[in-house]
Amino acid sequence: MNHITVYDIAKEANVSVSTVSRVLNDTAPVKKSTKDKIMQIIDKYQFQPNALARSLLKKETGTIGMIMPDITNPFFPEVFLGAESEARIKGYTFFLCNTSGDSARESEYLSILSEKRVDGIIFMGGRINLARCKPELVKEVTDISSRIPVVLVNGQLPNSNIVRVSTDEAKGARLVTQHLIDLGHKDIGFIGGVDHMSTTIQKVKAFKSQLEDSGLVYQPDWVLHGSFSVRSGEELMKKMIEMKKRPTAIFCVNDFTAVGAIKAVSEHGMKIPDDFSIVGFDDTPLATSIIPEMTTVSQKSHELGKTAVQILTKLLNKEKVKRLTLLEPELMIRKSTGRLKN
Amino acid sequence: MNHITVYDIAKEANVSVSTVSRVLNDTAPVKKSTKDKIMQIIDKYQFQPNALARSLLKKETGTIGMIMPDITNPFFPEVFLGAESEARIKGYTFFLCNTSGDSARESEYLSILSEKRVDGIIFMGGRINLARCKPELVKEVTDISSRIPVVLVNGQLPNSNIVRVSTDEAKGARLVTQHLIDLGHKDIGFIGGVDHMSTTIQKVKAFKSQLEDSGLVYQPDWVLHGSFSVRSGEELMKKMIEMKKRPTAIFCVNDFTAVGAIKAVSEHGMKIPDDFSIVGFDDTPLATSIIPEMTTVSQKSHELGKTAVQILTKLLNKEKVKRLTLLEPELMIRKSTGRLKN
DNA sequence: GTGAAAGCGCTAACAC
DNA sequence: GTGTTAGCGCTTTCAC
Repeated sequence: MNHITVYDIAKEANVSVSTVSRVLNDTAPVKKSTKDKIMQIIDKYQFQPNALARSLLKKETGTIGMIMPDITNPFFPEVFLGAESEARIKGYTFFLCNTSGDSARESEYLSILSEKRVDGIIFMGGRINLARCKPELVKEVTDISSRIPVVLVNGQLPNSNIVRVSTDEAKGARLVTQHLIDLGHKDIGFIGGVDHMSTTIQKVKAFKSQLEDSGLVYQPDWVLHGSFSVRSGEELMKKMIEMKKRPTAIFCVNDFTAVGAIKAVSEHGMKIPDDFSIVGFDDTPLATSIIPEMTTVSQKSHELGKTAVQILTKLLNKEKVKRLTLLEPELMIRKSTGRLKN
Repeated sequence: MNHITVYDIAKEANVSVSTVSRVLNDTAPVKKSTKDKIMQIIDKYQFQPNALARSLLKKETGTIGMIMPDITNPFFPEVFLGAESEARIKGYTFFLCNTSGDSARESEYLSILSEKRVDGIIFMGGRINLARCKPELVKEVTDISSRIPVVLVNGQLPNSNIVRVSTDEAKGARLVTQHLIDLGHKDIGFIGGVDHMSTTIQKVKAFKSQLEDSGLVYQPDWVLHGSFSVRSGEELMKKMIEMKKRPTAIFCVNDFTAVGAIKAVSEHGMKIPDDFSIVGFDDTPLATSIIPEMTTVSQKSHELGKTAVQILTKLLNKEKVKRLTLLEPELMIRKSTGRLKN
């Protein structure tokens, strides 16, 4: 039941532990014959060196902590996948911390990750998307980032110079808005999200400015907030449908809410894109799973994760990195948007 | 940049490290005044004890390794969520290992988890769902399970007595089949999955026996395998539609393939459930996100994860546990199935 | 090419 | 109540 150690191996091979360590790490030449003997004993006992002991000494653990708000939202698993593909070849393993966006839980995990001496932290969601984040919460992260490299994904912390990687969400929002305008829509609404979160605010702001740049009016009544869930999209869309004067196209904060919106439209016996054009955001697998396939904005989720890890490893090698790496979003035009019918 | 240690704290407080350790762990009474002084210094430096050193000594790390085949399939994040909710209160953090069902990657992660001395391993997918798993691959897991508690979720390993927790997939498949029969369907097909994986085989087997128990014929031509993806469901369903004599109801291996099937039907301009009844499996959030909302089988994903952790902690406490814990599946009847029209 | 010994940061006897 | 000390299992000088 108990693990064996380098001492056990050394003893059986009649060598010292340092020699065992040398063959384990190939850190100095060892005579072929002794090396073979040691190898064979290692093999015999399926010896696995204790990574804790090694890490204690080397001050690196080969682990990365990833903090995410909602593993249930397909966007985040996609980011994870991208991150993992890059991290695995570099020898890192992930602690996955799901926070539900709850800052208490974030704090808890931050502290655990720090105690476990992860080599780096990738932070998504929660406090880094708050329009105004409490100074204590900011300080918590900046404190930790003075000891452990932290990369913020799609978010930021005021008055901090923590490294960030983001997709240009404002750009994505402009792409969406212009696409709808190009299709002839003049009455465009926005649904979903939370009005104190940056992911929502940024989009609405870009949406408004793009509208006004085209000489269209931004209609605050047509901007409905709730949350990021399918249910919320469904409810908000119902409200939209029941308005006496209503928009002909809807920009949804994410794919989840867009799915909800599409459901609502269909439940009202109307057709997409004939009666409404609907656009999502994130290009999760969901977007191509439904009918009609959804026009949405790719956030390059995979690349986002991959880039975060690349930046993290640069940080670990004390290389210079940009304060902010911005990825280009891409509009994926599919079947949920169409030319305005008169 | 460098972490401080108990020695630094002890020095500044003019006490010994043991006293610091005592207040840290509340493991023996310490005079109020010294305790306060130490606490204050800990606070001042935001001291975080090094979990590696502690774990090295205590032989427990407070970590669990979770191996899953596809984080992108919503079923697995749901299991994770259930597991995490239970593990978090017990003080465990997760290493998340995504394998793509690739056994080489499983081996790699198994070895990493072992080196990192996780307290337990939850294993899903890959080799534990193979109809015939190579003996080396089995041995790898049984070897590890002699040192670290392992729980298999929805799978098994031949000739091993590793603890398992599963939903009764055969029962779920019978529920589905009977539901379709009750609706008057006599011509029922099955799509998706892989014919050398237990999750598929079990379902088909139960499907067949339930059919025959009702005096209906099992039509091998109407059992089409491929994979577990939306795309696969779509392609297989197309084939099904193009058959000259085709079934009126389809049992899909999981929600993903069911979504694909629904897409295919709709692309052919047909209606669900009027032209086809479609049933999924897993009851992922996807099932209620699409139109029509999908009839499917709940695998109690959340409970599955939670139970796995409960069993793991029992194992860690040397408590007795059942070799196999079976959860009852539940048929979720929604809008994608309907009475057969003549 | 190999061994002895120190030390990573912590906890837990064992003294006092 | 508190200090001293011996490890946990590994890597890494520094000798030889």
